Amino acid sequence: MKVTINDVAKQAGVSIKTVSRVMNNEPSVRKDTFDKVMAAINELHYQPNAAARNLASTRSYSIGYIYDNPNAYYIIDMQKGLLDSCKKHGYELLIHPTNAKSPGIVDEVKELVTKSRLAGLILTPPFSEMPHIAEALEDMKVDFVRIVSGSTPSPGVHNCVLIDDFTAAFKITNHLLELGHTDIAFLCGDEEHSSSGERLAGFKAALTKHGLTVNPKYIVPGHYSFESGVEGAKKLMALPKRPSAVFACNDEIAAGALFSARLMNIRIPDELSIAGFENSPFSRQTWPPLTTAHQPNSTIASQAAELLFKHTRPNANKAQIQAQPVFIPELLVRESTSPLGGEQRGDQSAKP
Amino acid sequence: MKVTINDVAKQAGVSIKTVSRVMNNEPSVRKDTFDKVMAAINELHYQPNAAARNLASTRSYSIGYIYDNPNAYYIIDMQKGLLDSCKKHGYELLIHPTNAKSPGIVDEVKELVTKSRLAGLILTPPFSEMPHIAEALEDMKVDFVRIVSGSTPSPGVHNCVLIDDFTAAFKITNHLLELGHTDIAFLCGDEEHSSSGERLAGFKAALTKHGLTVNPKYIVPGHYSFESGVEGAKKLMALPKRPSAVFACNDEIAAGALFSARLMNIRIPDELSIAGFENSPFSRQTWPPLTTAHQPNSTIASQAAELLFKHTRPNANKAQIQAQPVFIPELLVRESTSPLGGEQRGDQSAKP
DNA sequence: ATAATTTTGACCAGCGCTGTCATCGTTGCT
DNA sequence: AGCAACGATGACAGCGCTGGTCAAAATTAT
Repeated sequence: MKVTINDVAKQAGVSIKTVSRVMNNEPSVRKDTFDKVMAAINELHYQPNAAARNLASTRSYSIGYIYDNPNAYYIIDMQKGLLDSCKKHGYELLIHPTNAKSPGIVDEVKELVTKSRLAGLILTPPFSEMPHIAEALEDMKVDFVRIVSGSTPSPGVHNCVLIDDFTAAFKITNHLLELGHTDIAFLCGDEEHSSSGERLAGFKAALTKHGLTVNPKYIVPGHYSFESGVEGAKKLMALPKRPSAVFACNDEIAAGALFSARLMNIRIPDELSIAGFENSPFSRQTWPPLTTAHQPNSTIASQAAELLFKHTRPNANKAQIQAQPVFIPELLVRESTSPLGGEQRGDQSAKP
Repeated sequence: MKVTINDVAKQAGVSIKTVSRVMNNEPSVRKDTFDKVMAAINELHYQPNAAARNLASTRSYSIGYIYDNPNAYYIIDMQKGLLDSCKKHGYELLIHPTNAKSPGIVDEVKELVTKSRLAGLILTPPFSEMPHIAEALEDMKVDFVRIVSGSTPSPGVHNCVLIDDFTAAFKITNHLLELGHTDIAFLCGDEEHSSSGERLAGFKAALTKHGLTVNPKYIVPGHYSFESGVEGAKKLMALPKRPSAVFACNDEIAAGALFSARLMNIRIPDELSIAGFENSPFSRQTWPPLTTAHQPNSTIASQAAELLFKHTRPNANKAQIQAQPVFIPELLVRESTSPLGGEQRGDQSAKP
């Protein structure tokens, strides 16, 4: 039942030390020795004792995930992806919910790292966009991977997973344009989240490319919440010239806008098309279901973890790791958007 | 920065072993020695090293939380509560998302326990209601605490935290009755969740106590989802005699019902009162906000963890631990319910 | 063939804590 | 007072592994 490093050593006909070398990815182990040991490990289903490793080594075998996000669905998805990668590599995941706006947040993170002796950290917004956190972590020489909004890998910065909100927003806007809409409004998310800015930029770029000018009245500041969507839509519908389509910065805002429109007796999508962003379960629970952009959070998370493990691996050549995976959320057309003209024609719907 | 058991021993003027005894709640430590050690522990903010403990002891210091719940908010809240208790007692939390309906679920749980050497497990619905899981765990002599729906502690069964859905549902129904409603409908959740049954029972009991008979047409089977609420409300509103109030088994269903009613141009709460259950963020994002019952998930979770720790504590007298904490979700009146008669009078609203 | 180099193993200490058992101090009793 | 009996405390080994050092063995280069 319990297989120790000793058993593996015997099975492979090598010393304990050599098995340890293999486990820790140390250099100077010959190929065939390595294979022998690996075979023994697999045969016996050896799993190193994390406690012993943590205790003996200066290094640790757990990574942390700090979050402060009102969007529970997002967190759960992230966790799932992180957990998958951790399991695969024999790491543990330490989750740490906290308040990003607390004044002592940097110290809190530092304490978490030292106390739990973390090998690394996964940072999602808003933490991934807080320079002082990154600095503190770099000072402590702790590896971390940030998941951030961005389209082009920045040279020199290697510990990132990028989500190309720009392109995705461009695509959604394009979808709206193709349906014939020209008066399209944009409901912003929180200013301090770069994702909101990126999405807005993608939106503007699409309009410009279509030869349209951006109407500033159609750009409504707000934040990532249902209420903000309700308010935003209210403002838009009070305008002398109403837009025929609304692109909301995320599904919650879109749901709020949808609700608001309903209250004003505006038929969706006949009189107003609405698109969201994220493909949260939310977007399927509205009626009609929201056209949105699918963001594969679990996959993104596990990629981020993989990247982190490459760093934390003892003999990794850190300078070499340059890959910055880029994810482009995918357009998902559902019933909340339809061609301009009021009547529903054609079938642009997709089953959820 | 790093405080070891040694530092505490020195500070308290006792041996390492004695500190260990205090930490492990062993008997045969004199009161004043105990206090001295505790003082030192607090002064130095000593936190035992989980890895070392795991390694040295036959016991382990991590507990598991298995979940399979579509309700992300619920999980996040539970996690928060569990994490709090774990931190307090120096335990680690291992989270394990899985599929409750998978055929190999029992083996999966068993493997999780042995591989991660869990000290105990926290079970929430649906796992807490699966007899074969409880049996397997008992066979393995692993402690676990179940969070289940129920009003009265059952003698003999001690490892439970109860949520008194019955009483809470009774209260909600009562609130509706006090508003003058007599034609009240009930939208059920999933049959296999005992919470749904308990809530229905509470609903019926309240009606009966008020001298009303239960109209079977007003009891609509369904499941815990927005869609189910939409459908349920549709059915109810198609009835020759419409109910004047609807009690939905959870907030999602209620939100669905609300949405559905809106589409049929039924004014809420003037023409129809709607109440939910759970006080999920959901319930505040509808308009009007939902009257509901607040279920303090974080608190429930941390209580469950506390109970578990009492068990896993080495010198606990397991037979003695009989407490079955009972939580009664609290009525939270918001704008989705109003007195029968259509006009809003009085102010029964509460700020969220 | 010999030297230079790489790979491997033997050995030890030690991570921070717990389990065992011996020792010490206290109480109760005759 | 004196001795047993017991409760409280401490000394010590060891959990499974890593990290270091050094020497032996195996390989490669010359």
